[in-house]
Amino acid sequence: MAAGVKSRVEQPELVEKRRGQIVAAAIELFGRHGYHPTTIRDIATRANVSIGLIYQYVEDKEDVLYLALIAVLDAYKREIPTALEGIEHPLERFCAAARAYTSVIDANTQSIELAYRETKSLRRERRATIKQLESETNELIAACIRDCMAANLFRDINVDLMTYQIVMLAHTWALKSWHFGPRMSLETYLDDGLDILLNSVLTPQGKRGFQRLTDNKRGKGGTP
Amino acid sequence: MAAGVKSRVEQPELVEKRRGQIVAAAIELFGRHGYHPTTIRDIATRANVSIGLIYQYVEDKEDVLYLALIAVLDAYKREIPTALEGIEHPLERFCAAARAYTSVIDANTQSIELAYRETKSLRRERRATIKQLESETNELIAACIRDCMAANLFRDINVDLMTYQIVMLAHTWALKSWHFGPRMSLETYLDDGLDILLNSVLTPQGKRGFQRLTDNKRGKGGTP
DNA sequence: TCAAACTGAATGAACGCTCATTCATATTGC
DNA sequence: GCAATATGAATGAGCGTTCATTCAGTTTGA
Repeated sequence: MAAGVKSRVEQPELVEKRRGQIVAAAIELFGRHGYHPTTIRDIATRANVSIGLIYQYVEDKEDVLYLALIAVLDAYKREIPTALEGIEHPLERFCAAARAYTSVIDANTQSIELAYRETKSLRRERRATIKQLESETNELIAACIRDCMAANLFRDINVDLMTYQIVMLAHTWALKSWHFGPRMSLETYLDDGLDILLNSVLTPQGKRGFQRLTDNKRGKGGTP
Repeated sequence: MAAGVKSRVEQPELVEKRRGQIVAAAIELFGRHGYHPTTIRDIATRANVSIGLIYQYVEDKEDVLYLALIAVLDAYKREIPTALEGIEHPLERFCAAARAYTSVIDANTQSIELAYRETKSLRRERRATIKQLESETNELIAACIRDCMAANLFRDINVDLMTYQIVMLAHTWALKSWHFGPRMSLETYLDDGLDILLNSVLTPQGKRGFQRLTDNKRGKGGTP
């Protein structure tokens, strides 16, 4: 996770704690004002530490951005598998994954905006790591799609493209929140969005399965 | 278009010419390195003018960013109606609009990235103008969708969401070009993307129309 | 047990450098 | 010749980064 960011302080727990403070402050400030306009001073103040302390845990400002972006992407990679635990049916797993992904995005709108704005401010090698992380998260969703295809619930489609449709549906909620925020709830947004995407993809068998899912949800579980 | 950016130079043609030079250089440099790391010096050098000259046509650096973003968005608003000229059938118009929009994006990948990265660097009031412009462009696509619904080619769907699905399909081609670029052509990307989006939205009547469209295209026009 | 010695985390004033911006001067076009 | 344009050296505010110093806590030694 630290991924090659050097610290002058030895104690690992302390490093984790301090970097946690610094990164939390940085995400907040980078997210609100952007990377370049935010000063190390700002971060130090918000994190309740001194300027010098930051440089004990990090080599330069870019390190802070890198740690911030990694923290965000790691959250996604942790949340989705948790949301899928115990769910067996491929279609349910797919929907749960989409829902989990969108929830994390919704809870961290600023972070997603940050990622889109500032990933390019990293040096090439680190940008590659970030893209790698993004791909790994996407793979969690791609796997669900492949399972649905294997179970004949989805027709034969371009998995890569379908994955990104889901990913971008979620990202769009954050990127265009100024548009959708005042117009609809996250619930409606996701339901309508999945409706558009799924209807073209579900096999007849898949449609029956999906029907059952949404019915259960609407009826709050159980057949009367 | 100048939209409240003050110039010390009087002659309108000269202002347009000089600003054209400056903005073209700025789009290139902001797109490659970002707004903050690009210096006025860089822009002046690339535009083959002096530093001081820039300040004859613009009040500050933010003005340059604003003009750059407006130039980009204005291009979209001009291209789409041109692409739709003379096309009557609603489904054809919809596809032409999507195709035109994606083409402009493809030809200006950097500009779209710039818009996503730097719109927040503008002061609130100007950000609002940019959003307004984006909405106006989207409206061109939304109108096509509404026409398709009126002609019973699309089922009754959330127009707003469907519009953004198209818009984001196009944006994604630019935003995730590092992913899709090496994997498929723009043609394939758009065809597969539209396939996923349209299949859930077309009515039976619409499907027949769409079939005819793609057949014509594959057969390079005309029935033998 | 306690104080002397040591350790290394934490501090923030100071440094050097990078720009956005200005303005005195030069050039151009009429 | 004069007003409008163009130039780029000069300015100075603001920033990332450094480092001499402080100080809380730990170890040592008797």
